[in-house]
Amino acid sequence: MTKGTKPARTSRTRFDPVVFFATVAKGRAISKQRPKQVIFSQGDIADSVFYVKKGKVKVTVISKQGKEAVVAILGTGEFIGEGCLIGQPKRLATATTMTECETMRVDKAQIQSVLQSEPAFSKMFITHILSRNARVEADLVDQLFNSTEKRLARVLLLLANFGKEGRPEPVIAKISQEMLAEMIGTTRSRVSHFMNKFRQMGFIDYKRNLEIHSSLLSVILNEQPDDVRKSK
Amino acid sequence: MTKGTKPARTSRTRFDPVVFFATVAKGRAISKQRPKQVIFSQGDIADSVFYVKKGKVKVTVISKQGKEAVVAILGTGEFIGEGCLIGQPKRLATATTMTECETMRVDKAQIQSVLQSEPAFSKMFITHILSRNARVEADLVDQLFNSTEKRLARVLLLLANFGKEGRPEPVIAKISQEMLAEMIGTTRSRVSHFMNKFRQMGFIDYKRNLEIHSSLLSVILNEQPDDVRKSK
DNA sequence: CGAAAGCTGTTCAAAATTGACCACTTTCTA
DNA sequence: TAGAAAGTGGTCAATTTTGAACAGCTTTCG
Repeated sequence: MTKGTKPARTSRTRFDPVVFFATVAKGRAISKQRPKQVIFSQGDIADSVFYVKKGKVKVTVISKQGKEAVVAILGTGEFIGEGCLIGQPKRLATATTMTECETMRVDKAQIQSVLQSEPAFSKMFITHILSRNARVEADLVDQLFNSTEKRLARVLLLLANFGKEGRPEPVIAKISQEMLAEMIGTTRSRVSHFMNKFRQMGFIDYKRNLEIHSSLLSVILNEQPDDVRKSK
Repeated sequence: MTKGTKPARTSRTRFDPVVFFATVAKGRAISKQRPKQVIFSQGDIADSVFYVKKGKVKVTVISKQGKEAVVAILGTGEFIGEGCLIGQPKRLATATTMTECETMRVDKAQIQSVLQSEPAFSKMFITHILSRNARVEADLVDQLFNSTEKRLARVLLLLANFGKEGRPEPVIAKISQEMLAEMIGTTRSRVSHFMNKFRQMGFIDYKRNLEIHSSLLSVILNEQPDDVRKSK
């Protein structure tokens, strides 16, 4: 991913915020974090945006009743906390690293001025937000129509990188059923139930590692006859 | 860069896309629609963005199983179909007018070039997408942790404009239980059930018109005796 | 006017989901 | 290193939600 040197000409050129911000004097700070560190917490003053240079970060919200929900999982090259740019005074969610991470904090004022003065950055930023938007909308639609079973199959496939460029990574880093439940908005017992079902049907495997087979796709694609195995 | 004339100075200045696009020669078209007209359909080629000059538009998605879900309801001053800007080749949703509307269609290429050349427009556009993002995220969170009853109360309050600047409009335009069900992802029988409950409790009224009282807020705000401090 | 189409209120069995509980494993610590 | 604490996975009864009726009202329109 090391940006070349002479590009930046073509309109399709990747614009690297790190390189760019590195040329700016103030209002930014790069730092490294270990897994499970909190980048910002729900309720904090929202006066900056973070850029994920490397790693995975989860964004969660805690309800008044104390339930937790995973709103998004962001990776390399994505922004977090953009809400502050439309005047949200406080963080509405908590951002926590899931892996080793390298993040860059940029002051709200700083990013605003760059958005103003740098069309290339502005363009990249718009692309990023629109993508994010599309993803959240997809999650919402998923939530509105699909059963818990399909939602679970979907996040598992997404975690395994199905649909992305590179060959899918069939083995997923350790992830608890608890967290899966938070991601799809259900209870852990429901997750346990379907994980078993998937395993019995040979769609996934897990003992030590979690392996996702492409056959899991059938859960999402297939409609009707659930064949034989009736659960419950 | 033929900016207006003297405005555009203050950073908070309202930027009016209609006025702006009016100065541009090609790639735009304004039209008026009556209620229930389709602006674009799921599956159409996505090569333009629409700006709602006036009226309300609903954005819906139809699943493979034929179920319909309302993803968003957009109003005056908002954009629809921005997905095309990140390369979505086809419309993922259907946009339908709910009231008399006036909309402006702008070619993808056109809007892209303006985004490039006009920082003021670009800024306004970013603000719009970020707001949209925040709203969809709020919907997702709502869906992830609230019960059907609370979700229904929430959309009713939103429809009544609670939370917006002006005094809320307690009377809501006719809206069927069917559509409410699609908005919160449940069945009509459930909506009917809760609407009755709300009515019996005096939170809403409806015979001819639907009136929302502020007391409905209690459905969302009240928890049980929350003396129970949940600790983690 | 009268038929047809749309809504809404209700009911009910079937299906999905929750919440609490038990068992087992890993991690921490006295 | 034993024991406690925390994290995980599986099970089940109780509860909630769905989906598919059906009947009573309005609205629409020929």
